[in-house]
Amino acid sequence: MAKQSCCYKKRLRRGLWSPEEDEKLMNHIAMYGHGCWSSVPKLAGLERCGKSCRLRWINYLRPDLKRGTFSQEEEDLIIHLHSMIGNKWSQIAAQLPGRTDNEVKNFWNSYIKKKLRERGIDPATHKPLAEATTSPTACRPVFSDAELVPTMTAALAQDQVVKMLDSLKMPLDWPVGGVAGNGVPESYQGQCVYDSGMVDDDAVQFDDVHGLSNWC
DNA sequence: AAGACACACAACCGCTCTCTC
DNA sequence: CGAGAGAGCGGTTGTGTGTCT
Repeated sequence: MAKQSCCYKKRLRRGLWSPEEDEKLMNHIAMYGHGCWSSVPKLAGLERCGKSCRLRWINYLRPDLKRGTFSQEEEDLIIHLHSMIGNKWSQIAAQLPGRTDNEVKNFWNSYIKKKLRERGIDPATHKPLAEATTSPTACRPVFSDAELVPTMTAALAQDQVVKMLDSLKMPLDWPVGGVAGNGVPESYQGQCVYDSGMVDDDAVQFDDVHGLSNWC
């Protein structure tokens, strides 16, 4: 039997939020801040779990949310960051002011994935589809938490990362272990950006496709 | 006009991480 | 140091709406 959620156990409301609920949550946070999320629903007079309130606030009610369609620049940045760090939606969203991880994730799954496939690029690997399907080691983001395949020169990886970080207002969260003087985490020193397929020529090809020449 | 289908987005679920005791 | 609670994250599902037949 499937494990039931906290909302189910506590017989709390689920599903779409009503305007009244939104108002209660907004008023409460405007007056007191969210503090401990688990106590928010009780204090705000909502029959929701704290988790649900947090999600609603972060993804929909926050006043600094941009909303609306993604610009070409945002789209390019998402694609580029995804090629570097993979499905780290919260970190990607952190580079896009006013956007949430959920929004970025949905945009990726519903739009960018399809667009890349139409262009013959595997959205998981950012490589040509034919190559991605024939190479079992091809499906790797640059900085996956698990393992990295060092087949490209470290110099290119460092150069790209340093340029990216220079371009971004907010630095990415590097893994535990510290960052060396060149801006690359110590644990990634000498690692590559892509495996054997993504060398200079391919990088140019990728940029041409996505209009990202300014990044590399 | 109505049913089928596709798409976009909101919300939930389950897991991991972090902090506190 | 281990247990428990809370917060955060990524994957998945559900729902509303637009489009096509």
